[in-house]
Amino acid sequence: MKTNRDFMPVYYQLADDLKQQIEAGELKPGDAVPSESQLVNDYGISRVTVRRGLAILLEAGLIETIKGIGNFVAKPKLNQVTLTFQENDPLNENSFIYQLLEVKRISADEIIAGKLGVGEGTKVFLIRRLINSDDGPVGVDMKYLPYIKGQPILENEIEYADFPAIVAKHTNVTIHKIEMSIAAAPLNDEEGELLKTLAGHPALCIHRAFYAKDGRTLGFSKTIYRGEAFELSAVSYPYSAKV
Amino acid sequence: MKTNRDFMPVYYQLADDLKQQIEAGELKPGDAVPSESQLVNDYGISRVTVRRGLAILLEAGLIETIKGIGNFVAKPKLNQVTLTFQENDPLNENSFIYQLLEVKRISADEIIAGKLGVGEGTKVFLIRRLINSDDGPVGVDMKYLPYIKGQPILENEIEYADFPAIVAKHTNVTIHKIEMSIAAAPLNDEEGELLKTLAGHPALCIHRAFYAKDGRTLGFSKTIYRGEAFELSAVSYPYSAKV
DNA sequence: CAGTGGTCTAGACCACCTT
DNA sequence: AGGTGGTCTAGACCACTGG
Repeated sequence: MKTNRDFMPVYYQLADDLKQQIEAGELKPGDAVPSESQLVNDYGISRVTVRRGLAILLEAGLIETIKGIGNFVAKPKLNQVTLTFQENDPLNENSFIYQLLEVKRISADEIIAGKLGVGEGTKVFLIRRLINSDDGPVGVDMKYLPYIKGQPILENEIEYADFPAIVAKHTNVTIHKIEMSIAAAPLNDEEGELLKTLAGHPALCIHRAFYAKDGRTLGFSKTIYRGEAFELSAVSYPYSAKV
Repeated sequence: MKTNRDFMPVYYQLADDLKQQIEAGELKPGDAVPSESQLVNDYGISRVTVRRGLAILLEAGLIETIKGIGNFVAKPKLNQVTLTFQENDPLNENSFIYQLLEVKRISADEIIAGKLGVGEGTKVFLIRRLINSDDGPVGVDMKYLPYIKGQPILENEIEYADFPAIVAKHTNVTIHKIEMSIAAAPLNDEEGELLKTLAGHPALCIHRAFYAKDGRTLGFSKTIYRGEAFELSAVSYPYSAKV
């Protein structure tokens, strides 16, 4: 219609058509999207291809699927953007150097226990690392893991694996859900000292929590960066056909 | 093997297998993943199913595809997480109230011109809004749009549409790419005054830029939140089989 | 029961890359 | 030419939902 649609894959054209209808208001939130078999007939294409097109919309959050019933236009999520974070690449390749400060078993205080969903006083692992750039310390990273007997954490893992991988290996369970929050907060005294900055200095504070399918918390981490030394950046291509 | 794999779809099992091999180091970054036809033979499943499994890994960023050559294990992107932002939407529960401060046509200074990819002095739109919660101002939002003749910005749009929607309507072009950065920075004097806080106070600073397929900048925005008043939160389900 | 989406198959043709 | 991934088809069976 407007873009060179004839050079798009069929499944993409279908996705684009439906997207246009949704954005034009012809299909409103809550409305049923034509059923797969209907689209097969309408477009004269196979069901596999129809499903591929719908998968794009599903992933983009434009529609929602209810098994045995149909696909429906989703309520518009303002500013919903799916992004791929590229934490860690200020200079692309040679990113930060992580310096292990300590790995120890501690008794969970109230906050930690709450976050990990264990009783207060339960033994948990704490891994603390300093994050350095060539110009000095830029951040502090604290990771908490439930202590599991017979599954010690190896320094090797800590050095070379990222947190999701450590969590997965340590608990032998698949990560089902990740929650993340990002906020700006002043550095406290200890953090200021570690980062050679004054307390109160603006810092980027990132929390992450990993959950298993049954809801158990598998681990969580708190990472703090000196404000001027680090930024999260992300890129998204809202309509790249990944499928 | 470890989890109840027999109840998983075949394509998911394949993805999980390969993921395990990658995380165990049996397949290292840069290594070729077995070809699709190889996997068809190895697993005794159809190519469609193989491709579906690979699509999961592709989307998760674990592998990369080169047409005509093969799939390869991607370089580990530390802490790469794909998440769906639930930035606050108006009209939804405990969200913020946006107070329009001004809409005006300004001459782009060097920075603005650079960001928008227009000449210095070019006329651009500036939309400035104050973001309020029940407890007072929490943030300031500035949006810049190239000025296009005959496409005035309606207050209606500004009030009710989100930025991607405004951009899309204003420019009549599809948004192809979104860049976003998140950092912590001190409030400057003007921001401090608007937010009834002292300059230097930690603030969350979010930049977003929207691009068309041809590389033109369609708009960009800068949003600043008082650190203690706002946090970005995100949830992701790494292995939801969206495909 | 009929309709829906979820999974899977066994082919096919194409464009691309290497040898 | 032979291998690779990209697209697409025409079936099939299943689990789920509704009337």
